[in-house]
Amino acid sequence: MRNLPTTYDPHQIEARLYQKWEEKKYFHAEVDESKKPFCIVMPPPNVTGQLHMGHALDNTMQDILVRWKRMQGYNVLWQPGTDHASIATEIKIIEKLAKEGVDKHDIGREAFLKEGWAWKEIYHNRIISQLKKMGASCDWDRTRFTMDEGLSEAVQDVFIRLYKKGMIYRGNRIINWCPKCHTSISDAEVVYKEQAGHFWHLRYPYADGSGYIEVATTRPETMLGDTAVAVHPGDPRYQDKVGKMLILPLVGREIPVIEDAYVEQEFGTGAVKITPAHDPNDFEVGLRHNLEQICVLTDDGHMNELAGKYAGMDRYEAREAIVADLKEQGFLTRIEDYTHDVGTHDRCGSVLEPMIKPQWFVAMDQLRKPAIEALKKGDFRFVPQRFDKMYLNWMENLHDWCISRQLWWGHQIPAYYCDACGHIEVGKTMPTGPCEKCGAASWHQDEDTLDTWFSSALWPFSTLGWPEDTPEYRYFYPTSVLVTAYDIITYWVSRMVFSALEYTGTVPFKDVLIHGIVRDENGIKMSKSLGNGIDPLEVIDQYGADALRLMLVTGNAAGNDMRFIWSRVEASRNFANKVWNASRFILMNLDEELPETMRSEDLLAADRWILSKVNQLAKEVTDNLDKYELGVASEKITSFLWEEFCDWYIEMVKPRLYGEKGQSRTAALWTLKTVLVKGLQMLHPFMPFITEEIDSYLEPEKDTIMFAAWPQYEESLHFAAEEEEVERMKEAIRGIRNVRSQMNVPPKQKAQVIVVSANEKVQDIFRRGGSFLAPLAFATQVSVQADRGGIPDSAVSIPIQDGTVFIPLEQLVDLAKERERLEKEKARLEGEIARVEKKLANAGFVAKAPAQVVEAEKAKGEKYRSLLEQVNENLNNLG
RNA sequence: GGACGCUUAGCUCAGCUGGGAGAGCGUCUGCCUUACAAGCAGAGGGUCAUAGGUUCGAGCCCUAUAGCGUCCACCA
Repeated sequence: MRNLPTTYDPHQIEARLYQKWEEKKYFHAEVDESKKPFCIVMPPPNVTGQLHMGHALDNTMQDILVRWKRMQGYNVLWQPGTDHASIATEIKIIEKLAKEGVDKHDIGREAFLKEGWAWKEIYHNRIISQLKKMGASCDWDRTRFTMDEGLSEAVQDVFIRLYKKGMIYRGNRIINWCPKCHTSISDAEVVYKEQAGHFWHLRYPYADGSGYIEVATTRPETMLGDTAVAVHPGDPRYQDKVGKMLILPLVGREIPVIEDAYVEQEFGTGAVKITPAHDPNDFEVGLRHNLEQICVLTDDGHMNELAGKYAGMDRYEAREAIVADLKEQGFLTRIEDYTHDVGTHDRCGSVLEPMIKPQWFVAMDQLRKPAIEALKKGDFRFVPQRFDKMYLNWMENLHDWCISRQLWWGHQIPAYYCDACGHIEVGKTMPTGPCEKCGAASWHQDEDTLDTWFSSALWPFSTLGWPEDTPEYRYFYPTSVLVTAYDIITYWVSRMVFSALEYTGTVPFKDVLIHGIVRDENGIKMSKSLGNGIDPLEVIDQYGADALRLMLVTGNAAGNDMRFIWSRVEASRNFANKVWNASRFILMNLDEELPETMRSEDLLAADRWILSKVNQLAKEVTDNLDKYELGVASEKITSFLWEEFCDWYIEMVKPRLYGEKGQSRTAALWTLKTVLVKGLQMLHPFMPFITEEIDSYLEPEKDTIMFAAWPQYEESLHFAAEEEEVERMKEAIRGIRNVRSQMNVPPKQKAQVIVVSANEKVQDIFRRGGSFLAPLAFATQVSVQADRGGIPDSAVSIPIQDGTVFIPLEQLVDLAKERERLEKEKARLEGEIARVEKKLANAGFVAKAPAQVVEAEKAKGEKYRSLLEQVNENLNNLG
């Protein structure tokens, strides 16, 4: 029989096995109507760089689910791919070009896109190779990219479809403008940051010379674009002023005082300057009152020609100059310190400017309703459920979605303008005929591209071939689970839902498993700028992918953030090593042919005990996985293998292995192998490499453990009596070890004899377990008898239920100390008994608690009374 | 301003539909026992944030409070 090397080296194993899996196409899924489908689409990583710890967590969770379902016999497709990430990637490419001294406008759109594809090639491949290193069992043959031909077609299709339904429109509305990136962005991409600023109180004189009205602003430079001052309707302070004209300082333009309910009477002076072109609220007010929209800023955040003497200044420079001038001319009454939230761009951090621009929008009114209903009806669900609120809150408050971006890297909008009259045609290709409005025949395509989320919203079905009615789409869609972090629910999950409902008529997935963010050891979010990120590959290099995977998943609850702690990776690595060595030990002893199956009558109690335990484990772990409790599941598997299997069962069985060949030895070997294989199978989704490697030695006849049938609970493998027996033995052994440790008896000084005195039943148990009781209790010999005959009164006693274990250690033991120990034990037991009796005397408890709880309590009472009896007897014998 | 989450052992965190508080790491004591010192055996350590309530019974359910954190929001 081959055996494992003496040291566990993940490196050479992982690379080799992954290559094998890939070559054998184990991850590849084909439509097969005879099997049940299970499909996960991978949240496509951005091709902006490399994977971080969050991706490692996300993909580990997916891989666990996918491998588990594969073993359960599902036809599993894990659909991988990457996202072009329009603006994020465009920024990267611009940065790269800048290093080469090149501006994107110098090389033009076509050359820039070439750069983009070259970039994509590098990073896409790097990401895929990282995923492979983590052990991800994706169907790489189906790898997609959001700007693939097929996916681009899906994007066009959707755009055209929505446009025709009037749900996509082009409008001149106020949007968030990034003066650095020179593009519009959606509301979702705005990050509000608190900033220390000022509140400038200005007074605007009435045109008739009858004094001033005072307004306050945080952005004084926008006053150049003011077209009104608004007060709350019916505000007594201003009632007689409404309708009067004001002279806008520095500019000299006359603007009216108007009434609008948007103004909060109590806030500030109750009068607000209105700048429709540079504030979203003012924009709305402007529409209501038909105000002029005066844009005073350029696209790069400077003052434009309408800003008079300030034209050409940077917005902040202009702010200072304007404040200085206002002050000098007596229009500035006071300056207050004021911290307020400023909208910044999530990608570049620049302070955004609201601007009025012609942009494309998706009208949300019709889309949002079904998306809200779908969750409420239970067509899909979040795990954990609390994320419902995040989703619903966002959906309910959603504004129309600005989808056009003034970028090059992305899907160019399939809209064409008549060169002559500007008439818009939307379609897959440039119109060839004359314009229906003016008859001219030359066209140009819209320069803008689409928001990156517009295409990722289609990901669950576009990757499966939609809008074509492909077999994959019909079979695998809607997908089973989506696994993602909570910070992406609004950006992505919600948009997939409303998109899927609108285009495919169904939810895109049934369950959304949400996880948290991986933070650093100090609980701080990992980020590039802080330099506190940990590269998953570095961890894999040091400890192996299996250790990383196990660490990421163990002891974590869905939706909660976690910290990355090196000592936890080490602990996982140690576990891997434990499993490795236990397997090595078993293989080392596997020197005989084992039968396929064994009858339980031919097994010993210990064998049946561990078989029963692993059987129970299968039930619990399956149940946990069904509920997406990955952390609980992994904890149960690891503690079973380490504690029950390694620390107890293997130790119990050693005497039988070292003894004569025969049925007992065969039974032990058979049980060792059987239980280990089941354990490895359950561990496989979590630690695919080490389990596959070990299994290839244990079951060389099998190609892989990947498709082994997931262990299932079987009633015939439930051995209640043996479980109880072995637990009694374990308790006795723990008691003996404990006492020896307290008595400072080193294992070297083995007690010659351990005597068990007990009733018939217990004698029987200990006789049968005799082979392992002695070594585990560090004894050389164990005898079992009905009475205390021949046991010196001074022997150390360990009470067990219905009996006592004696260690004759007279020369070693201080009698007074032993008495003290027993008295302490007696007191403890009496306390327990009192507690149980009190509980059982409580009529409410007995009447209302479930019968089994009451029974369990009674059993405990009996046990304690039996133990107390033993203690008392031993105390008496001490004299 | 809303909403949500967290507060459990020295540290980091689990704890399922309410039924005598758990893990890993760290600490202490023994052990190189022929699978594993990345190990083995044992020990110590918690009025489960606070105050009420529901219940026979609360870490878990309800209410309030405090501290920390996150998300959302147009208060100029």
